[in-house]
Amino acid sequence: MDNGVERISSNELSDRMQVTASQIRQDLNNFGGFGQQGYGYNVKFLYQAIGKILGLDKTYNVIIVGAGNLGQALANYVRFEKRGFRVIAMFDINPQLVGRKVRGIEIRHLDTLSDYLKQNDIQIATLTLPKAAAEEVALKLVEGGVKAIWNFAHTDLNLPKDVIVENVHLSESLMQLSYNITRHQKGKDEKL
Amino acid sequence: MDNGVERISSNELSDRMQVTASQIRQDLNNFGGFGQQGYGYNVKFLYQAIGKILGLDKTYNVIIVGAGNLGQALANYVRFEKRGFRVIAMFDINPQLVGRKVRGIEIRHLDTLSDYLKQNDIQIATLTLPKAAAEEVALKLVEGGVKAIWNFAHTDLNLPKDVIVENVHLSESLMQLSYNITRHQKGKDEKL
DNA sequence: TAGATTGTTAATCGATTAACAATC
DNA sequence: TAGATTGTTAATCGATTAACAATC
Repeated sequence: MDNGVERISSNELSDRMQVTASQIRQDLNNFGGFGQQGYGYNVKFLYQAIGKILGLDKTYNVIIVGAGNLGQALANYVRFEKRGFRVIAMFDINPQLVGRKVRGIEIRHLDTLSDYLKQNDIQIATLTLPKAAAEEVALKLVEGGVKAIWNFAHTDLNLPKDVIVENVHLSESLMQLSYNITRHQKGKDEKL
Repeated sequence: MDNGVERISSNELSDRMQVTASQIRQDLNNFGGFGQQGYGYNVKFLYQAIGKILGLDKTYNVIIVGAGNLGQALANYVRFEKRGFRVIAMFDINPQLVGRKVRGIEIRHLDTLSDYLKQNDIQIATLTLPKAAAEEVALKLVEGGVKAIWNFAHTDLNLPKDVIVENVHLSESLMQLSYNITRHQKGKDEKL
């Protein structure tokens, strides 16, 4: 779409991604028929259709719990806003941070979290704090009505199963990198 | 291991993870026989064996390119160091950051990157900078002998295929969260 | 030796790919 | 109408699970 392409076939898509044309058609058809025989897929329409499947047509109120470097990095990432994720508050316990603003978003004291949740309808909370505090805070969030947690704390959360948790475990990503380096090295050795 | 468990069977492991005992045994046996009939797996030995498979027994020199919030967050994460990933330098173009230190690690000017790479043996580089600069810097890194890139820039890199790239695309993670919320909501609606 | 539990082979299941009839 | 390309069914492939003989 950014390249001004108006229509595209599953074959052309297959060339651009590393996915077979068959799989593209199969996968899309799990959600509906977005193409047209003899024509292919209208790029703009497909983009919107996929956005709708992913729920990107809705908007959510988001808070960031933990306003350290990682929390601030997320607060500064403007493109989330464009996808419908409105960050409206941040929380921390560090007195040096409380009261400050990041991209216009106020950092509040963690003690005020429960009160804040009573007065505001928050769907998503980002957990960007040390793992020691993560579980306790997560429970407060759930009590306060938060339905989904984007968890960056280096721990798995034990929460009621109707709470949606998306983990970003950087250590796992780093291990994968490490494994690929090792495998790559081995591949070389074996060729000798 | 943290809980002081000395030995564990594939069945007990199965209970703790959401993986069948069969799969645990199959998967481990792709790499070797780490257990013992009638006994199970020695936890300490298994931990070390898995570490070795993942390459966590080696040490790597790491630089962080992009010393913004995200770069600093990674620099501050001490546990990476324990896994053998030694962060020895950071780079940025922001004059307010250059010269400062994060956890003792100096932030250097990005212009000095190529020189630095000539004089130091760096295996891994973390890309934590805006997507506009990512590809160009990545090429410099590869020229300088960096073998693996941990890519946090919101873009896919087009690099020689012997360069190992591990992408952390937060927007994809957020879309997954969004999709799960949507699916969850739908599930509820359908029950009505 | 008897019991436990692995390593491994065989059976099942699901996901990917190929093929093609429907149709724009 | 002819050509292109989807949606969808059938064939293939790989991964997961089940079963069990080997062995500690």
